[in-house]
Formats: sequence, structure tokens, C-alpha cells
Amino acid sequence: MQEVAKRAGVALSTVSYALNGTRPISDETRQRILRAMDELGYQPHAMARGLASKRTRIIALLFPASGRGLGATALEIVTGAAGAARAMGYHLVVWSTEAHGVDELRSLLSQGLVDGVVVMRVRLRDDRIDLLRTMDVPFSMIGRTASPADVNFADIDYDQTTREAVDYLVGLGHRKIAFLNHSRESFEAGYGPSVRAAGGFESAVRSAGLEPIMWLCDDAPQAGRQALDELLVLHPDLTALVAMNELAIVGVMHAIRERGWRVPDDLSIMSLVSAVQTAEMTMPPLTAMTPPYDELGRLGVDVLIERLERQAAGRPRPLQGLLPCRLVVRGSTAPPRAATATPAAARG
Amino acid sequence: MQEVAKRAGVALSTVSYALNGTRPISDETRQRILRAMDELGYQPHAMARGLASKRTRIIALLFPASGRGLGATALEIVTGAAGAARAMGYHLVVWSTEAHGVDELRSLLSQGLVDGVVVMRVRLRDDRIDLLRTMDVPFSMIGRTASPADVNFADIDYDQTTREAVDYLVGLGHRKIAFLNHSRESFEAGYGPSVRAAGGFESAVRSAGLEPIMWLCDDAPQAGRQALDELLVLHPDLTALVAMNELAIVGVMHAIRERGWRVPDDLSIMSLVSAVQTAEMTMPPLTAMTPPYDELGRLGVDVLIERLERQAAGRPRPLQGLLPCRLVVRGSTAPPRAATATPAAARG
DNA sequence: GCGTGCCGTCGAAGCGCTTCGACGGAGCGC
DNA sequence: GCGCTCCGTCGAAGCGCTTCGACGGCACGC
Repeated sequence: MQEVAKRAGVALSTVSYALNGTRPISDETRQRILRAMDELGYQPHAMARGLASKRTRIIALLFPASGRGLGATALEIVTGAAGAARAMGYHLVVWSTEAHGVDELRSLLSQGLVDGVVVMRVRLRDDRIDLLRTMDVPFSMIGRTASPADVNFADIDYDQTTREAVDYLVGLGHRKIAFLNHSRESFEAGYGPSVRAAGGFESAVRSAGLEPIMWLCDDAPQAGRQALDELLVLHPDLTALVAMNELAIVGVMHAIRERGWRVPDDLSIMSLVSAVQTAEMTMPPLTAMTPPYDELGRLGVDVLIERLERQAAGRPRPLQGLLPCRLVVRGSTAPPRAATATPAAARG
Repeated sequence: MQEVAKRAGVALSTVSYALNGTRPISDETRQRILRAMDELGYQPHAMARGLASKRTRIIALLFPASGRGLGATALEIVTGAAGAARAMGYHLVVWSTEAHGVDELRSLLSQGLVDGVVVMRVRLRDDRIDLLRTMDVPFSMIGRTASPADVNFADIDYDQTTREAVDYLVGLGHRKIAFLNHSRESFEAGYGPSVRAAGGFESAVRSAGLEPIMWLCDDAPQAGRQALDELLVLHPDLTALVAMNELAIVGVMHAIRERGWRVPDDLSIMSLVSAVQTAEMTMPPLTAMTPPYDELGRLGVDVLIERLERQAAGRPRPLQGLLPCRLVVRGSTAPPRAATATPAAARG
């Protein structure tokens, strides 16, 4: 940097101002400096900047250590987040806490390595969020807690998504639609997607003048088979299933085939919040509401950096982005067999 | 840190030595210092350390920007890598290059933010590796180039993996086994897994006294269906398929069902290098050689840090780890129908 | 014509740590 | 018993940048 300054015939500090725009610099001087930087192939030293400015331009992405159920999903978020961070001149470090829990997070944070944190897989009630609050570390969430009033977050718009899913099925002529959710444990533990999708489904179905049916089901094919059997006992006139449980869907489809039924002719299946990869791993491929996971990651980073750079003093109001899933019609949905007739009670 | 020193009654530098073990410190002094740190809840400032020591304790994970085909896979690698890094006191930043390519990587590297780089999804011939070499940045690879002689890497042991897969099928009684690979483009572009698995399969099959059959196939269900049809024309006595192409497998299974055949009774299918998530997304679930992806990520980081900390001067010899996939038997494999009889030429 | 402001630039003082050279004291050999 | 060595500790000099206060020069107004 010394050399750049010398070559451009200015003081060291002037180079710094030109770089950061901290103080006004005449256009001509800036040009000289930029040229010098270019010729010397100079790149500012990240750590030195960080130390001097107390702004590291590094943010952390907190994600749950493994655990099934994420997968392709989570990767897309990471990719999106990394891209967004880089586009804004930040670096993204990944911290997969949960192994050692909150204590480790605390020590990580107090190393002063990061300016802020993006928290993935937020639970409605979340220790990590509490910690970030008390340590006064800027953060944003992908997903959200029960009361995210004053925090920046990015989440899927479950209301909109479930509504679109239900509307699509209703539009095809379905009148009896069940919602196959995640497991009871995850629902009762307050897993956001599970809870919010359930709420969205209920209100969407009701506003279509229908009766909501929800079923909690473990994330496993076997559980899905059983769930279908039980559902059909209670509701033999079921013609469509909305499911946010990909592994269960596999079982459901198997069970359907064993009955000699076919998807989508005898039962339409719609996968909620389902990544492309998994939706195409079945036969027929699943009509699905596909979440824009990379967008979600991107947005999570964006709102954090927004908070970091512009909301530094006086929090005007939080940025909260809800992204709807995109409907991708594949082969698992169709009008019900007796779309025009009355719902066939004479079935099963 | 000043305060810690004061409280422990020693000089600032002594605290530093106690922390890093750079110079011998009497046990008693160290204890005093550690206690003081504890009481004050002190955590060394990462950036300051990095600036002063020129060792940032940050490493970068270079991974391919999106692109289908990774997915759950890649996430596990990231998770494993992040865990390993943290366990060794490092931070992991993710850089998804390829968007802007090598130039961006160069500028990223010259920021001096990272001590070294783990490169994912290495191609047999890889620009990024060349750059790292010329810039003399320590790195390790997950996967490997064509001639990885002097570099630390972690990769799947394709020889061992394909051998186990073939042996298992041969053990069941199969005598006519085909290998369904990735697309021709990826094979000819020198995508390591594709090339190495092909080699491994060929030698494994030959050493079992059988004739190798390989088929290149785009990563799509439709391509899989077609591939199966073509294969069966050429080899009507085929009884087993080893596939490293999950999307194609979906199509294959569909095609089989349409013929009125069943998996595994009429054709055994074995998925190579297949994540648990996808292996369980089919009916029946796939018998698969499952790669220890998190181990792979972990190992990639380990060998990099090894290189960083111990091979600093005089490279003794590279650490190169090959991890075999683990055989998980599920429902897609069985003895061939006519295991004891001669291969049925009178079929399909 | 000289004071007043403001714009653009400069020099220097850190940011919180590591590391180097130096130094005092204890233990050893002759 | 004296000198020498080695061990454990100290003080100070940076690491490469940001940022603060200061300052020179210009345009403007009275």
C-alpha cells in the first residue's frame, strides 16, 4: 500500500480514503491511485483492514450439524449465501454448531472474527438467537422465531405457498385434500416450517370452503405407508394429498401402487417445499412447490449486511423477506377421477 | 490480554507464549495465566493474531457454484470439513468460484485471508490447481487431478468401491453386469469419479472372469430409460446393473416396471457412490455403495492442516487418503432368477 | 485585499496480537 | 567457587491497514 501511495504520489492515508470512500477524494487523484493499484496488482490485506477498522467483512453462517432432512436443500442455501456475501465484498465462514452448543458459539463470537451472523434452521424458540441478542451481535435469520418482530430475516412464505398448492388442487377439482406433515415431535418442538405450513394449509383450505385434514408423520417411507392407510380409513373419499415430508411420500406412493391405484389418477400428490433433486427422484416425478433456496440464502445475507452497513445506529425497521415457493407441475397431480361427479363415496 | 497479563502478574508477551506454546513456560505461570483468562472470559482476537503472526487460521473451501448433481453430497462434505476445521482451531470460509473463475480466485487469495485452500470437485485437469501451484498457496484436494503426486488429497477409493460392488453382485450369482456411468461429456471432460469408477469397474469385472460392459448416460430419468432399453438389446442376458448416476436409475427402474419386470428379481441394481438420502428415495430403496462424505470433508481439511503445520518446510511426502464407500444392502439387489441355471438367453 | 469556509490531502497514532533480542537467575562442570 | 549455559520472562518493535486532527490552498464575500 505504501508502494501504491508512492507510485501515485500521494500519502498512504489518501490511498485508504480512495479505497473506502471515507473522505472525499478528487476524481483525478482517485484515478491515479486506482491505476497504481492496478499496475502493482495490489490487493488490500483483509486482516489488517479488519484489525484497524474493527469491521472484518466476514460473516458467519450458522447451520445445524448434519441431521437428516436437510441435504440438497441446505447446500443451496449455503451456495446462495456464499454468492451473496462475495458479491457484497464479504466472506462467509460456516459454523456448524449444535454439537457443542451455545457455549461454543459464544466463544466463537468473542473471537471477534465476524461482523454478524446468519442463522439457519431457526426454531420458533432458539437458544442461539437468545445468545446473539444478549451479546448484541448483529444477525439475521433464515426461517424465524415465534416473535421475530425486530429482527431481519428471510423465510419461505408458507401462507402463500400452501395457498397456491391448495388452490392448484382445488382448481383441478379436488374437494377432499389432506396435509401430510412432518413428525409429531418436530411439530410440537415448534419446527417453524411444520407449524407454519400447517397453519397456512388450514386457512387456505377453509377459505376454499373445504375441511382441513392434517396428519403428522415420521420422516420415513414406512411411516408414510401407514399414514396413507390410516388416512384412507378415515377419509375414503380423499383425492389429493399435500405433503411436506419427502420420505413419507415415497412410502405413500408405494402404498398406492400396492393397492393397485395409480398416481395421479387415483390420488394426486403435491410435495410442499421440495427441492428439485428429490422431486425428480420418484415415479412419477412430483408436482411440487419448490422453494427458492438459493434466493433464501442470498436474502438472508443481504438483510444481514443491510443491517450491518445501514442500520448501524437507530434501527429504522427490520427487513423481513418472505419468498413464496414456485409451483412446478410434474406428473403427480391430475384432476380427480370423478371431478365432475359427486365425490365418490363408493371407493376403497 | 493486557488485563490478563496484569491479573496473572506477568508480561503481555508471556501470556502470548502461554497461549501458543511458542516458548517454554513454567507450569505454574501457565496455570496462573489460564486462570486469569478464564476469570476474565478472555478470548484472543482472531484478526489481531492473524495480522501479527501471518497465520490466519482460516482456510477456504473451494466448491463449484451450484450445478446439479451435487446436492446432499456436497453438503455433507462441507459439514465434515467445517467440523474438522473447528476441531483444529481453524475457521472455514466457503468460496464458490467458477462463476468468475480463476481471476476471482486469484484476487481472493491475494487478500491474504486464508492460510490454505481445500479444493472440492477437482477435475483431472484443473485451472484452480494450476493457480494455487503458481501462487504457492498451500492446498489439498477432495478428489484429485490426473497426477496428484506431490499434493495432499482425500478421495474416494474407486477401485476398492467398484470391486466391492462387483464382488457383491458376483457373490449373489450375477454373471452379466453392466456399469451405467455419468454422461459422455463429463466422462470425456475427465470428471474424476466417472473416469476412475469406469476403470475400477473394468478391472474388477475382468478379475472376476467376466466381460465389462459400460454405458454412458446423461443424468436424467429419461436417459436412464433409454439406456436400459439399449443395454437389453445388446445384452439380453443382463442380470445386474451397477450405476453411478442416480437420476438415470430412476428412469431405469421405471423402464423395468413398464416391462412388467421387478427390481430386484429380474434385475439387480446397485448404486455407486450414492448418498443415503437418494438411495432411500426409490422403491425399492437402493442397495448402494455409500461414500463417507463427511469423512471425506474432514480428511480434506486434516491433510491441509497437516501440510500447513508440519510440512511447512521440506515436504516429506504428501498425505493421500483414499476412503472406500460402505456397502449398504437395501432392496434393489438379489440373486439372479436363474442363478444356478445357465444365463437365460430366452428372455425379454 | 484579507478573512472565512470548505475541500482534499497529509502525518501519526493506534487496532491486539506475535516475536525478537535481551536479561536475570538457577544449575552445572571443573 | 567462578564462569557458562540454559530456562523462563520481559519490553518493544512491528504486522498493514484505518482514522483523527491538522493544514494548505482555493473560491467567495464584504
